[in-house]
Order: sequence, then structure tokens, then C-alpha cells
Amino acid sequence: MTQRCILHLDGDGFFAGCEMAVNPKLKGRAVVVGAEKGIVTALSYEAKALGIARGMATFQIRKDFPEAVVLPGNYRLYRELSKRMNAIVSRYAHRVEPYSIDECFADITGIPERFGKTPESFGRMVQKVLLSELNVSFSMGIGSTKVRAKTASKLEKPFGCSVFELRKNQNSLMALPVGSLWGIGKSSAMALNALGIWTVGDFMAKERFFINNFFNKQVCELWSELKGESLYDISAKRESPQSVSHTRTFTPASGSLKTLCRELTCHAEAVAFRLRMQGLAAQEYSFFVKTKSFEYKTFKVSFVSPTHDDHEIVPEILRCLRNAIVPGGMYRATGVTALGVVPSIAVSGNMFAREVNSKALYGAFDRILRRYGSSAIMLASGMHPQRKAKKKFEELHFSIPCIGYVD
DNA sequence: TCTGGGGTCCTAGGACCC
DNA sequence: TCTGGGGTCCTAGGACCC
Repeated sequence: MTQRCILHLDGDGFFAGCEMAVNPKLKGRAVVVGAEKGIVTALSYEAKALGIARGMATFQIRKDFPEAVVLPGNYRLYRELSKRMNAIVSRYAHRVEPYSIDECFADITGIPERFGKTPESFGRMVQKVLLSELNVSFSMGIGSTKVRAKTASKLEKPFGCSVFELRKNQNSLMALPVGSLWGIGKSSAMALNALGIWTVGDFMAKERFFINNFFNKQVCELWSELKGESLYDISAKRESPQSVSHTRTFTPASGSLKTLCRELTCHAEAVAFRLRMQGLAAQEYSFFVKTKSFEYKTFKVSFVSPTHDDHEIVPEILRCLRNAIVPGGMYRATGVTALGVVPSIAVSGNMFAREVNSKALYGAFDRILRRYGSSAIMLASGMHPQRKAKKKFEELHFSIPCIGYVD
């Protein structure tokens, strides 16, 4: 069997790169994305050079780095450029696997040869096509397995192109910390370090039986792939997600049941909306409240059939919450997750009013949300008390299925 | 750094059955 | 009365990713 040739592509500060691609005035400037969340989610290399890092508060950036451009995320743009990236790579590959919004794997076995190129010069060519057509810079790694390709793509950034198997790259590859490998997190890194394995070189030097003896499946497979034994296929991305969630942290922490109800209602609506938009539904929903000390309390509610109907989901969640929450606790975040997501063909519409055609209702509902934004219309229980007549709030909470509060 | 948000997959251990 | 052992299935939570 011929050796496979896998390419891994990784955007260089992708979100910031996309912003620069559509707004040339930003080129060369310190661009930071994340204004809508209040923390830095992506940044240009110029911003990195200033000492800005992911996770920093954007108000702090504005204060400390007045030269930086702080932008809200434009995810529609990023998704569009991501799609185009995959389409371009598809021209030069047998198969492309989108991995995340700014990454993909591609099987290019035998293709560089057809172009009369080495894998490295072929990679450089694809990279230049991406840059000229999208105006966005990518780094890439090439290797005989996915893990090798993904490891190599980290070697040189931005606009790097590294081949795992090339002799010139061996020293720097072997010196990488073992914790930087794909799939090795804090916990596995500690376990590896405890056995004297600190670098990729240390890891690869171990015998198979040693790794198999001490580590779980994931680490064993990682080791095999690094050694050149190909286990992971290039696969098309799953068409629908397994789960859909919506979560949010609020400051300051709160012990108010009202706040928890409001937050969870909002999350359930957001999840239901996204499910409807994708033609999906779920039979089980989990939700959590996160305490001030970062402990999660999770709960689950089930329905007789898959649903994406706020009016079914919200009351169940709130009922479960009321039974479970002990007074006196302080909470900092909540979230709702739809589990075991399935296509919604079979969803039966049991809306609050049986005579209402739920499909038509939700169609109208979702058009308003799309056009005017997520706060244009909402369940009464999701409203901030200050935004409505306070006196009826408690009664409205569960008993009356109040749809239709339009700003 | 007092720690965001949206996902996937694995695994230990309990429930249940023979 | 207190004694096995082994199998499957399910689930909560952990670990990891971008």
C-alpha cells in the first residue's frame, strides 16, 4: 500500500484575517475580535506582537492599546470564507474534511506528483492560491497521517508549510512539548510527564507495549499515528450535530430564582430556535447551573417525542429547576443543551393552543427573530423583570403560555 | 487570568439480568 | 441466608478540542 499524504490547513488568526480580507485598511494593524463577548477570541499577529492574548478583556485592550482595532465577531463572514477555503482545497485533493471553522484535513495522496511537485512545493502552491483568492493566510502541515499533518502545521506560523517527514524538521518536531499534541490536554500531559515523557521525541521513543500499558485508547492511537501508522480517516463532516447548546455567564453571581428562570428560558429559546433553523429536534434536554465556586449541577428533562417547541421545553426545565434548587446558593452561569438531536420530520406540533398551526406560528416567529434579532420576541418568563409590568410577572411565569412580546 | 461558549468522545461504574 | 460470576446496557462526568 502506498504511503498516504495528508494535508492539514490552519487559518492564521483566522477571524482577524477575515476582517482584514474584507477591509484592507486593517492590514498591518493590531486587529482584535471579540467585542461582542467582551473578551478577545481572535487576534492578528500584529496584536500578538503587542502582547495581546486570547481571553483578555476587550475594555482593557481599548484602554491599554489604543492603537488596536477591536471588532465584534462577524461569524457569517467567517463561515462564508471557511466554505470557500474548503472548496478551493477540494480542487487539489481526493477528499476534504472540514475540521473546524478555520481548519481542514485533505487527502492529497499521489497528487503532488501529478503536478510534478514535492509535497512541500505543492503545499506552497495551494497556500498561495488560498491567499490570492481569499486574501486570507493559512499555515499547513503535511504528513503520512492526520496526527503528523496536524503536528507539522504548528511548526511554523504564520504562512508556514512544514512536512513532518522531512529531515530538516526533525529537531524542532521532536522538541515540541508532549502537551502540545492534538488530544493531549492537561491531565494526559501530567500523566506523561510523571513517566518522564516531556517532549514529542520522548513520546515517540517509547515502545508500543509501554504506551499500551499505561495509557488510554486515545493516547495509544495518537502514538501509533505519530509513528506513521494511519488510523484516522479523512471523513466528510457529519451533516447534523449531536447536541446543540446555549450557555452564558452572568456577573455578578446571583442567588435569585428569577434570574435563573430568566436565563434558562432564554437559553431554551435560543436552542429551540437553532434546532428549528436546522430542521432538527431533540427528545432530551439537559440544563445546568454553575455555582459561584465553579461546580456544575446538571439536570435532564425528557419528552415523549422529539421537540423544538419552547412551550414544551421551557415549563419542564423551570419546573425541574424549582424542585431542585436549594435556597441560598449563588450561581454564575446557566446553560441548556439539546441531546440526541435528530431531524425534525417527525415532530408533532402540540403547541399551547391546539387550534394554532404551530408550523405557521413558528415560521412567523422565526422570521421576526431573523429579521429583528434574538430579543425581538420572547417568552414572558425570559424577560427581564424591569422590561415589563412587574406585578404580573410571577403569575405569568408558568401558568400562562404567553407568546408574543414584541419590542 | 480568579477562569467564555459551543461542541465531541471516552470510560468507570451502576442497574439489571441470567 | 448470604453466596458467585459474568454479561449487557446506560449514564454522568471527565477530558479534550477550537
